[in-house]
Amino acid sequence: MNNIEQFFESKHIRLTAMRLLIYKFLAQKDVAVTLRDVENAFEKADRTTLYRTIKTFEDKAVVHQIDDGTGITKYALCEKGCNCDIETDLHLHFHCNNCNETICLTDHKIPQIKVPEGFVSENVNLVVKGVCDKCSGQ
Amino acid sequence: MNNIEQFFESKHIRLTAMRLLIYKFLAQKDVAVTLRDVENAFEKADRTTLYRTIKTFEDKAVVHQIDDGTGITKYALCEKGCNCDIETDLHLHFHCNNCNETICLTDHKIPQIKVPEGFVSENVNLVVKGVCDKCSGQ
DNA sequence: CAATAATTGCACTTCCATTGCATAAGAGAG
DNA sequence: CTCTCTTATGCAATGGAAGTGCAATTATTG
Ligand SMILES: [Mn+2]
Ligand SMILES: [Mn+2]
Ligand SMILES: [Zn+2]
Ligand SMILES: [Zn+2]
Repeated sequence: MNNIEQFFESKHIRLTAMRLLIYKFLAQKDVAVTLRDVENAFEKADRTTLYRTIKTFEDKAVVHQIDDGTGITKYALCEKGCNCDIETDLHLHFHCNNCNETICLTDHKIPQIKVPEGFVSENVNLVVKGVCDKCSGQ
Repeated sequence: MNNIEQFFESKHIRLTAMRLLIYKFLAQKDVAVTLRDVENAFEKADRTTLYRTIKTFEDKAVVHQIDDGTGITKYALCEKGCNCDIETDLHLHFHCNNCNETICLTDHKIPQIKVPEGFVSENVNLVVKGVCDKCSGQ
């Protein structure tokens, strides 16, 4: 019984071949991926299965969804010990206007945002757009 | 020649009946609207015309687009003297999880966000979700 | 008025997200 | 191990929003 199996068990997710493959795919990526990316990586598998696998991961707080403003939902693995299941992740996301990739800046927490009297802030989505390190570094 | 005509002229937008109606509709709203909202308000007009009118307004920096994470694009009139034409609006947006409405917090500017070495920040989208004043105030 | 340019309406397309249902695979009881 | 029941997977279809091509209408200009 290895690490990943234990991890799945702790998250109450049954281990299947498909899920393992998709998990490993996500784990190896350092940028957020679209469903399309996953499709391209697993052409033999059905779109719906991939979709529902990601949804399962999301429900169980294995991945979190990212809305970077491109109109296409992206996903990334949650940090170990994140609390995505109880609240939105507090880190910010960076979208590169050049390479069109989106990454989690997990150690850049979202600052406290002041809202007017009467408003209650429950969570915050913060996306910074610009040029990423790979693209800016020539 | 009244105010609105002058305003349209200053923005290099030709005045048409449709545009005037839509402008007035937006001006009277205090929340961001979807294309669907506009459609419902002008059932006799064609969807495409409404769509393109909004797009024209957007191009000419009369309205700005808001991505509040619901997946549906919303629009709101720009403040007088905003600089939406040269950069994204710097104010933050609030989305109410209760009434599902989104409003511009025009006098709440987005704070400076620090990004890691090598990253260049060009603009920022900041959406706060929670309960709005109308919904929280009982 | 005629000629030209911009706006509007209709039909159609594309793309992503989501669901219903049938089948296959897996877990558990006996 | 076998039967039963649950869950996962695959296929087909749907829904909704966004965007485009083109023809018809309306506005502008000379
Ligand atoms: Mn993230
Ligand atoms: Mn705004
Ligand atoms: Zn980049
Ligand atoms: Zn509200």
